[in-house]
Amino acid sequence: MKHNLIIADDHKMFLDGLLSILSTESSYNILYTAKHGGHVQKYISINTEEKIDLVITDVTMPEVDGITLNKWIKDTDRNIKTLVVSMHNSPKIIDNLIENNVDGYLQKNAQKEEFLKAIETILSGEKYFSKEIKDIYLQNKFEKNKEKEIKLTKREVEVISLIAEEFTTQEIADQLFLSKHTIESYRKNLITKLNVRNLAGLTKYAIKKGYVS
Amino acid sequence: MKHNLIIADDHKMFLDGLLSILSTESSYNILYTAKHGGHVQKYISINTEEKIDLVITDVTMPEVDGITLNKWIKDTDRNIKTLVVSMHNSPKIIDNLIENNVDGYLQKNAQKEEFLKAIETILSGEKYFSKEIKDIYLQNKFEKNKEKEIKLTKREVEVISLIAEEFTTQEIADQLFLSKHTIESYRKNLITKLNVRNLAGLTKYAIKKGYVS
DNA sequence: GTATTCATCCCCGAAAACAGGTATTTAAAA
DNA sequence: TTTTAAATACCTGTTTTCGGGGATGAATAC
Repeated sequence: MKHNLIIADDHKMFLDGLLSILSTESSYNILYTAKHGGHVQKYISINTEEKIDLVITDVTMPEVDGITLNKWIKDTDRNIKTLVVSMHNSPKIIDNLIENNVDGYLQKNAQKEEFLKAIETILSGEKYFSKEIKDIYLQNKFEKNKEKEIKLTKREVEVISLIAEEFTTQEIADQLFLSKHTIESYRKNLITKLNVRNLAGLTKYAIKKGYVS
Repeated sequence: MKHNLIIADDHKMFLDGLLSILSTESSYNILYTAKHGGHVQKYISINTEEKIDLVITDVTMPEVDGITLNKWIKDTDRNIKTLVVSMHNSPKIIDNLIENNVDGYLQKNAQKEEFLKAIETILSGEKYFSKEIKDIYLQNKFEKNKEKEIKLTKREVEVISLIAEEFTTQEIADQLFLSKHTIESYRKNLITKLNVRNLAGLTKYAIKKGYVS
């Protein structure tokens, strides 16, 4: 059974190249080609006859770009697969696409074989991302996680250190010349912030971080 | 100024040897030699004229041995130095002597030079122990410390582990099917036993021991 | 066979911790 | 310049910990 494809790209050269690659494969039927995402949206909207299997789209396009298009498609009809093709590979774009359930991502400099493999893989129901893209995505994720890492303020570090050194709230207050209420606030915030239950949890955190030994 | 010495040893051969070593040194004046500690005690007791600087004594002697003599001297007159000379080097004896403030300890197989050095060192106010003796003493101390190492019972380990895992007394009681009073007792005992102040201290101990991570 | 250790349970009162807010000032960042 | 983050302080409850006791049976050690 033939698969129906749509291609969106404002660069004629690339579009032609892609068409020529696909023309060698008898199982792909190019339903429609567009110069920007808006045309694809319109086409999908009015089309009720044919089942659309896959939309291959560039990222940078006038009016409606590939990122917007991908999201729109996934919001509109989950059954339509999307393969994004781009010259650039900004982590932000990749992240956005993956968040919005894109089915594949390829760099424009990919070889014919990779294009065909990607399309085939996606049509079979799996996702396809080149190794570089996977690496970029993961690297980005790690960095984001790092950012999400709980950061304690100076005072908080000071307080948690003293807590782990077995001082009571009152004692810590005296040492730091602060109100005991203040230290209570810090303790409470630390417990919330570090997602622990009590002194034991705070102490473990302090040790892990090397604030005490 | 000459130093006044007393020597106590029931082995005539050793006594003679020691005397001959000391005779080459003009600064030592042998006040008295004895076959056992009792004689020395008596001599020191009745002597009020001369200042006694050092008592060199064997360990194994009839009636009053060197250990007893050393303690007696140190209890009687702190200004009299003591140098114990022995064939054996039992950790117990060394420990006892050092606890009772002996000023030096030598093995009988020591060389002439070491004898002289030991006496000189002691008379200058410092202590003198040969390397072997120091090692024996320290080794013994380490072992004793090891014995003193706090040992937790199975149950205590179980409880401290759960405490460090941030469970409350009630929760631990439920988990172990024990009364909360029991867990309270364990917590209290642990705090006393481990010489800490609170949960933070218990947690640190548990981590150090690897009961939790 | 008696002393010690272990495991268990109980009581009490004071102190501290925990949970849930709110509020002000200052400094930095967007 | 408005927003955000940090440091500070306070209030009201409830729960938990802490420190001081004592007690009992069972097992272990001396």
